[in-house]
Amino acid sequence: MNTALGDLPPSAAHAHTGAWVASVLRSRIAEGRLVPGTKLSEQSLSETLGISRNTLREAFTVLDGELIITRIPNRGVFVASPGPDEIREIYNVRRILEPAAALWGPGPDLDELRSVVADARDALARGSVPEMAAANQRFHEALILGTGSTGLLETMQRVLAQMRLVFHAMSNAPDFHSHYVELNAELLELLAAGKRAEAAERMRGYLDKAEAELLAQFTAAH
Amino acid sequence: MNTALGDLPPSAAHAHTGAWVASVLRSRIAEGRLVPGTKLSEQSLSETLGISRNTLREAFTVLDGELIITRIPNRGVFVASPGPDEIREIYNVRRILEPAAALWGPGPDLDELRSVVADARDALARGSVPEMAAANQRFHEALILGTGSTGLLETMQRVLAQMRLVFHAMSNAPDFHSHYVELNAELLELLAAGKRAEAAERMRGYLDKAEAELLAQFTAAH
DNA sequence: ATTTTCCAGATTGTTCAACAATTTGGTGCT
DNA sequence: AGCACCAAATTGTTGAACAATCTGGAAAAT
Repeated sequence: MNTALGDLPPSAAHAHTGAWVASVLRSRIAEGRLVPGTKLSEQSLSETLGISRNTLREAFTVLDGELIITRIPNRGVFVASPGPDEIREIYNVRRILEPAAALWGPGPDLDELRSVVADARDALARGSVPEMAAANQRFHEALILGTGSTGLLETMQRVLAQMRLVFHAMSNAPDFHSHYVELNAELLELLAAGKRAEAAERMRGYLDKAEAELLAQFTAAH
Repeated sequence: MNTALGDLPPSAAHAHTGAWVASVLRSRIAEGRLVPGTKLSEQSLSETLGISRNTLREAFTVLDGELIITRIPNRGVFVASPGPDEIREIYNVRRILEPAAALWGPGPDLDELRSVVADARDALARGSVPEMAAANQRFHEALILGTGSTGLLETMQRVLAQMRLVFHAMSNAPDFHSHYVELNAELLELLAAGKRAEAAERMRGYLDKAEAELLAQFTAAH
């Protein structure tokens, strides 16, 4: 039943087994091997992971805090499956965080951004959607990293993790990522030219459009 | 020994005992009854709270995620005691979040803000520092609430909780809060007049100054 | 007297087994 | 079909046990 977990990394660094288990599950969910809505049974999981139910519970508490799983009392935990409300929340966060980082951040690492854009174009040419998605993630991470706040970076990573869940929930949807390769490139140019206000404003526009597209696609997929 | 906990709220709604315990500890820390640096012994705490060590551990995992406590492996958990680095991080977050909310938020609840400012002035007149602090908190919460994002609100509340810890760690410091009553009032006026860009810019200035003051005060207190 | 080594006690990390509380799904009744 | 009800399964919580690690100080060495 639980073949979705596959091989387990050696439990080598088990400083805090609970944290290690959380990271394993986080990876599996990010990769899409654990699909949104999947029930994570305590008994089954603790057996396949070779840990006790109590330790697994600690991992669940962590992931619950990250909004990656949903805990329903006395019913169990499930891989979170974001709906329209969650999508709106995601973009409410991004519409604040990303333009603010562009406008006021001490300065995003332009070299890193250039490298990411190049990778994204490579991936686009090769038609590799996963690599494009990864590059896209790195672009937005680098942007937020420019604020100098590790806390905001974590918030952004949490949001991006939820985005992955959204995409996994509509895997048959058209390709969004290729669309944004060039948009990111434009933003990079504006930032490199020091036109921060314009970058921020355009970013807000992009985010509005992306949210609308996703919501439309979601309701279309019923 | 553990008299700092005082009377316990009835364990009435113990949907998820772990979450209930986390909320109890959260309150005690916010009130300052548990001072930064205090060690939270598992055995002692589980006895006074009337819960098992395992359940207490779940609560610790939650509070660790909120950065309210610090967990040192095999050493125990302690009430977090923010230092200069944490103060800088706090203001890195606030310098992004609050001006962005002022500039782009769908609109903060002006009536709420007015009411908060009035309360703050009342408290100032009465010389009640705790009430001023509370009003100040509500001001910034209302601002972020204007973004429509519950997630950003939670981030803000986490940051404000850390601010409380900073103040508790320097309880003998001069009164910061009275200083900001009128600054908040000015911001409210700018917002009410629709001068968002100016409000955002001034807010960034205030935050810079507040950070510098806090850091100076902190190093002075050695 | 100072430093180092080492050990016993205490505390945390993890597991296990049991029981209470709650949900689920079906069974049979009306 | 609709409904009350019960049995099985799952989660929530506990207590006890043991391993791993840290602490503080006694004993030994310099």
